[in-house]
Amino acid sequence: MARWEPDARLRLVRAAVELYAEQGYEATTVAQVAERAGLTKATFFRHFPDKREVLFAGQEQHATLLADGAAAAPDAASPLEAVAAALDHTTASFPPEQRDFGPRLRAIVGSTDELRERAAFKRAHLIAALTDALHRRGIPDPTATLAAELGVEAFHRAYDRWSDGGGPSFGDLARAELQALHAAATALH
Amino acid sequence: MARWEPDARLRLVRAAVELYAEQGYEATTVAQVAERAGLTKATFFRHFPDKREVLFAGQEQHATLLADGAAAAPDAASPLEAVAAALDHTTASFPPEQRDFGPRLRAIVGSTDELRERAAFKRAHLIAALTDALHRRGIPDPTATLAAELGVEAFHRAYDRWSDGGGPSFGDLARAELQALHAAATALH
DNA sequence: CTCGTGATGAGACGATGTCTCATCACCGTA
DNA sequence: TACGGTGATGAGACATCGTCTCATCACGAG
Repeated sequence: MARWEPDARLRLVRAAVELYAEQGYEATTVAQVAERAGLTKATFFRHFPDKREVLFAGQEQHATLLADGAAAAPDAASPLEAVAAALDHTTASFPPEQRDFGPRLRAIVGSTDELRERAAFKRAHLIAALTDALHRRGIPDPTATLAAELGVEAFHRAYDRWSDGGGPSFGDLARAELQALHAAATALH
Repeated sequence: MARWEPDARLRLVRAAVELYAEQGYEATTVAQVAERAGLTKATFFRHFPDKREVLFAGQEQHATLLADGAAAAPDAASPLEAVAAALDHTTASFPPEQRDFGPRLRAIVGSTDELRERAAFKRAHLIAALTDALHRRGIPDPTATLAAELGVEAFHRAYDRWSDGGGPSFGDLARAELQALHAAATALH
């Protein structure tokens, strides 16, 4: 047994999701979240920089996975192929047993501008990380930025569809979304 | 003469830009901004919902202008032509005498995640407004979203170039950026 | 057993943002 | 002129956020 009850961080995330869903994000204080997790306000802020981040911290690794996946693509891969490789590389983060987490989080985040704002920031962070990885492959702007935006758009669309239905795996959905977006992009006029 | 010193809102914006630039955004309190504007903290929050918005409130009309411009495009206009019309419709907001405002704002916003976050939110708002206007034209997804993202990307790139150099007008730059982005998008593979 | 380490608790603190009540200048109307 | 309505502002209390410092306590190494 550990010195203290283990998984303090995970307990805080669970308590936050529960309380934000039960009584609303704004009506919930950090002290309440900490209390439900059996901790105090000070400890909450040791694990998360602010009240919002407790819902988004898990998405940090997505940026790393996308960048690593793009970097690991074959040298001969085109920009879009590198983006596809980046999406593939995140598939392991979406096991079937976590499908119900997405909609719950989406309902909370969508309830307040304060959280939508953080979501937009995280999205921009993903695009920046992927763009940077493509730059390292020698892909110039604006091609790198466009490919990255397409990839992150596909990522989110795939995540939404994966969360909702019980159908294809995340990897299959992401690939399909990227292809659909690419087709629509080349058909733009 | 008005009842009180006029232009309280504008005075607050000016005071905020000055102080945020002089001593940093985080080191500046709302009370300081209000004091420099000859007002009090309470009045600051009557004009702006929070400490950040004083830097971004002026961008609210851009969303309206983009949406109106897209809506006013000819019925026969393609998605990208509607986006071009939307960009054209914002040109009047960028008179030559305001060119120096952009870089100053950019330096402040770029200095803190808190402000970058708001900027990302505003960008998402622009995309959403433009996407919605394209939907009203009967353009389906994902074409509408892609065209809107391209348009907003062109908008920001044009604004950056317009702020920096003393060259072409904003309208010319926006048109050129949109064309360049479209060319890169159709060449994606 | 003792000491170091690291997570946590306790609580003070400044700042943000909200709220209520008072003030005060102007305006319309009698 | 007098009077009441209106709307922007001032004053200040208030809850909460987020930071900081110091104390506590469990464990592991020596």
